[in-house]
Amino acid sequence: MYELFFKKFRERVPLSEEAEAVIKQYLAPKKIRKKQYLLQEGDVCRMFAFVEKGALREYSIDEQGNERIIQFAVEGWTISDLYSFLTAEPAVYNIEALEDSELVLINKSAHEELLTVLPQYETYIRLQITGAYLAMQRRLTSIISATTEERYAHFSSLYPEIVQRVPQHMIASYMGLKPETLSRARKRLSEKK
Amino acid sequence: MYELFFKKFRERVPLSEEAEAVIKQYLAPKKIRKKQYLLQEGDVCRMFAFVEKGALREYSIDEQGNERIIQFAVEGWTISDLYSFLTAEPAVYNIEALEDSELVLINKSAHEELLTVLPQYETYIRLQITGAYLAMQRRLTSIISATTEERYAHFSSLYPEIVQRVPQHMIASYMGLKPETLSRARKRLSEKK
DNA sequence: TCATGTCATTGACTTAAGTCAATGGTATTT
DNA sequence: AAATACCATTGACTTAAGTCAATGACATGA
Repeated sequence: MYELFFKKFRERVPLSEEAEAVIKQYLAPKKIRKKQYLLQEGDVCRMFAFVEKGALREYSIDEQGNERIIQFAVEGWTISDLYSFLTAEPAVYNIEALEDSELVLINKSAHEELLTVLPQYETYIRLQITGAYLAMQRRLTSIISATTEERYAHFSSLYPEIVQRVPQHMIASYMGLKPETLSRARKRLSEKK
Repeated sequence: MYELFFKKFRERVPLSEEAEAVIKQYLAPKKIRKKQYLLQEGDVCRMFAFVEKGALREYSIDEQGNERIIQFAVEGWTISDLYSFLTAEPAVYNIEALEDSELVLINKSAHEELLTVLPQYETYIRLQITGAYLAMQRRLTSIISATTEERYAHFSSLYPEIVQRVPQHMIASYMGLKPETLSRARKRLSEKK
């Protein structure tokens, strides 16, 4: 159990058998079925979730009732409403399973204890959030400076598995576009080459 | 010296006199004049910089030669090309002083030593990057879901001192807009109320 | 003081994305 | 197998942002 979680952990921070055993005590497995929610807007986000298997999306609803996807997560990724998790304010995001999924949960008290108990865990978290920051910075840069066609081409070369597994209108939502606009951008791309 | 730096540090992590003295050994002060560069595209970013006084901008140049501002930094903020700093790849960003400024620099070896020597420093860095991540997430959300007028109103209420100190066309660049477009959005805002 | 550079605004026009509606395909359910 | 829901595409039209050019206000420096 937790194979992928520890594989990814060790890629960031070396871990003795003993340290791994300590961490295991704080983890909780969870299975969730397609279309079920791990978090709903208004609830406090009490955990973050590592994806061992499956796919999820995190989204908010804007004033006009449009869904805005802010993140996908597939195998090996972590998903949470970090702001709600850290502040215990009500979540503004929903997290929904797009496929039947297997998760590893770390709740708030486990997180806090691990931070004090195990220096490697703090290092892991620091590197994890740093990676997320850099990925989001790339996303922001591409929104601001690239054309829609370039952005889609870039997205599908970076995350081909997401393009395979997720409906196109959700990718449009992630890109901040209407489904029609993404459809036309794809058409122009396919005509070009 | 370093008053604001330690004030901000202590707001995140408590610090004994001794620990403060340790950190001080790794810091380097630097004064930089308006229009001078702290970092130029193509060079490796060898430090990050805390702003004790003054104002700076970080920007890249896209293929069409447009400047794209990705960050401002005023008193109390930190600025760096984090990717270049961590990987030692050439920087894609330029960092330029918008005013005569006083900085506190932490270079790569100082950073790495502090991480191993002082647990509070790792905690500080973790909290710092977490804050930057959450701020960027808010920025991304507002780009994707708000109108230009709402975004500008939000920006100027969040960062009134930047609106005061920075030319308007740079704020347009930060927002991913042309100066003309921001000018017209401001006009519509002022007519409304 | 005059000249130059920087900057914000405005107008006229173009281009990209959104909106609304219709169509047909595919998967899922009963 | 038929009915239903979900999804991607396309067309016609509207709206928002970009482009290009001109103007006037300052500020800075020779």
